[in-house]
Amino acid sequence: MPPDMLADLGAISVPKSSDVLAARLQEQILSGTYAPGAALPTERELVSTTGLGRGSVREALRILEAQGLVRTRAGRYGGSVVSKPTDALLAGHIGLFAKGHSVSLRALVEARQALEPMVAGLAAKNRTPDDLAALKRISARLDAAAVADVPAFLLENAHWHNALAVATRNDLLRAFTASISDLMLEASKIENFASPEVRSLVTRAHRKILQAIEAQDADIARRRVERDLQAYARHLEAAVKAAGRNFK
Amino acid sequence: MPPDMLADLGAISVPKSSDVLAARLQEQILSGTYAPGAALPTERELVSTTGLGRGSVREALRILEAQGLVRTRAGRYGGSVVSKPTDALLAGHIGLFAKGHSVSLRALVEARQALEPMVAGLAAKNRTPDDLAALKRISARLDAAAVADVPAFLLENAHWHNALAVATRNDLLRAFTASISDLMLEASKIENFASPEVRSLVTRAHRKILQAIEAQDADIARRRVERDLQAYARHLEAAVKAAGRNFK
DNA sequence: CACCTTCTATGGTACGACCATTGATATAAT
DNA sequence: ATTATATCAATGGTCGTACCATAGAAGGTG
Repeated sequence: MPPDMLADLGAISVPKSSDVLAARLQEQILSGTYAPGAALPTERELVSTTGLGRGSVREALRILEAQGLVRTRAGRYGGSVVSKPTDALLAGHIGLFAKGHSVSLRALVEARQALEPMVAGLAAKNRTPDDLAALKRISARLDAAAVADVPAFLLENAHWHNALAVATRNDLLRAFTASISDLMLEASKIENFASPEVRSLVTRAHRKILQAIEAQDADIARRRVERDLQAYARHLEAAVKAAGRNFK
Repeated sequence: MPPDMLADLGAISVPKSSDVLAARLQEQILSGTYAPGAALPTERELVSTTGLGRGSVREALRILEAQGLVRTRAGRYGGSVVSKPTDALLAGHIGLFAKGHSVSLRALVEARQALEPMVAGLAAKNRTPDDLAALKRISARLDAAAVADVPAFLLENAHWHNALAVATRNDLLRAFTASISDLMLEASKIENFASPEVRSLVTRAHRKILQAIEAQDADIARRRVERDLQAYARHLEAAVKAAGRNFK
């Protein structure tokens, strides 16, 4: 072997063919070559156009599927169709991140405290009559469950926060809110906060906020949420510490 | 075929074996059966223990890889190792969501307005000396680039926001902030806001905020960020509209 | 017209073979 | 003894083939 004739090369990485194909397809999807709803080439077509094996092609499609960029159906006239990542998928990824990093209940509450005042303000500003009706419907169920049905209460509470976020017309805030609702709902099943006291505090707070949303008063909505969340955070911290657990 | 002897069954979905395996492995990872850093069984072991084909096993691993739960290396003593999803991975997923839903610049700014006051407050409260040093270092580079090097300015600006979020010690807020920084950086390359006027506004704002962070005054930090972001949003909207583009 | 059967392109899955990678280990050179 | 080099072997990476399962369309049947 000719020895020292080598140029000073850096480390060379050899990417997997499935990653390369996934990246190329992703690029084409994002650039509009394949619009949402459009069908990707069939697996066998991709095999012949790329020269890769079918296994590699399928692995690339699994990656795109995990990213929410395609949905695949079997059967004739099936195939991979371009789609937009759903809120639920993103919430799943955020949930995995949070669990992987052992995100604390405190951190969750902080994130909610950051997001929700703005969410409430935008909801007050941008809500439609339908948004308002949905919020009222959920509030009714929330109130009904507050007395005795704690699981239902927690679930409806999550729905309430999500419905508020829907009214913002801000997809990003909506998705972030959904993620936090999921995580807090899950945490609440383990930690058992939501004492009767907290439940009545929450229902009263939601009632007041709903009034501001109905009146489309963004400023009041924002301030109310800010105050209520601070009170909520205090109650929560006390409850968790009383239970001997770590609020961290 | 015997006709009406059938019970009233709902729709039956037949999940893909790769999805089932991915879900099972994910569950085991989250439950701690495989801790971060631990090695998953080899592909061939998974084949023999699950009875699936190697292709299906590999597709499951690609899914887990896309979720950031494993990293796979080739070669002897290689294999799949459990890992925690990185900020960059989550930012990528959030970016795909945002692009897929055509999230507007306005929505991005709203999200930043929601997050950053809380981020600044927490950063003031929780910052370490190292955090402060990092922020000062970035501020210096930001100021230097503000005069003439717009790309560098935009990049350092993103770094600044991220460094602030690091100081919060809140992994979720940090990841959210990183995502928004990415998206705004990308948008700024297309939209060309960041006029000289905006650049000097930003550097001055950051200087004042940095003072509050150094003084560990959460309240002032929060309020300064709130005000500065409102001013920034106004400038941005004006600039974009002046360029004849849609701020939505 | 409504119902049913058939057809067939497509994804789902398995098996086998071989290549590429990579770190440990053994060997050789100094 | 140390360093450099060569070898080894388990593991992921890739391809090819074959066959099954699915699900709409098309056509036939009453």
